[in-house]
Amino acid sequence: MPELPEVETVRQYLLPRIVDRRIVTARFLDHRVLPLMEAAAASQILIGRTIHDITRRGKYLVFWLSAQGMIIVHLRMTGRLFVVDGLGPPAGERCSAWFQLDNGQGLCFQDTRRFGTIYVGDQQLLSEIPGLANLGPDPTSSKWTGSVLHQRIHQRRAPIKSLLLNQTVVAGIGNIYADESLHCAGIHPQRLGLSLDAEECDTLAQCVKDILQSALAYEGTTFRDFRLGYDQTGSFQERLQVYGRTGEECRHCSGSIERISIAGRSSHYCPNCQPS
DNA sequence: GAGAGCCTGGCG
DNA sequence: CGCCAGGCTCTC
Repeated sequence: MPELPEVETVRQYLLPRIVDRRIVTARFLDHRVLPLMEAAAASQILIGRTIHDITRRGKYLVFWLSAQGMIIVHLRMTGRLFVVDGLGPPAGERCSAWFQLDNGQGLCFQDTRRFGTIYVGDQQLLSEIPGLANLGPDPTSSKWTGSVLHQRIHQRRAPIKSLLLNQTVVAGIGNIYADESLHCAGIHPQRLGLSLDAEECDTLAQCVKDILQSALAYEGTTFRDFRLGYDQTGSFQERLQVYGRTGEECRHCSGSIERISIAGRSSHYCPNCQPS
């Protein structure tokens, strides 16, 4: 569900609410959320630690705790994190994990489809989680340029859409912002990586940067049941050019937005603005 | 590369 | 009822 702008919005929501708070207890109510560890062992590590900071790498949230402790969260498709008053999960909210804080509030991890994951340990986690250790450059950083993109895809036969979704190529892009970035750059999603020249890579890298930055400014994209924090929603959905607009008019050329499947993911594009 | 699988829920 | 879903991993 959440891509880089949504995960970053969640980080900015959480930070002032839990920084300097101490974890009193940690409860894992669904064992699937903790793939690498028993709930009791994870709780044991967390009890009594203070949350010093939250950072983000791609779509991962990294909680830095006292005494080298660390929690890493991946929301996958439907994960949510929110802080509420109480000494346990609120009635009516199915929390897969609950972190009781020392101010009478708690942090709930909620996840309808249960794909989300929480890792608990020390700073070794950063290199132990394969998906995290092998992430490509973050498009919000200075390491993301057209020449870096070109160098990473110029020998790849995969469609550019798949390469943008590949987190080892670039971190943080998902299905919505891959489609929006390709439309911005005027590049057909099925173009092979090796077919993009240096100039197209410059354009695409800049589009990725601009789209993500704009989406973050609008606090992400919200539809279906996604919420940032407890009940807040983003508004970038009003600015989507192609995603979810199958059959509608392209805002640039008045052509009709088409939808195809690439590597099992729906892909939306304007055949006129993005010729093959 | 493409497809299945992991899960649950909303929508037509 | 079937289809779809903002992610990722594993197999053919």
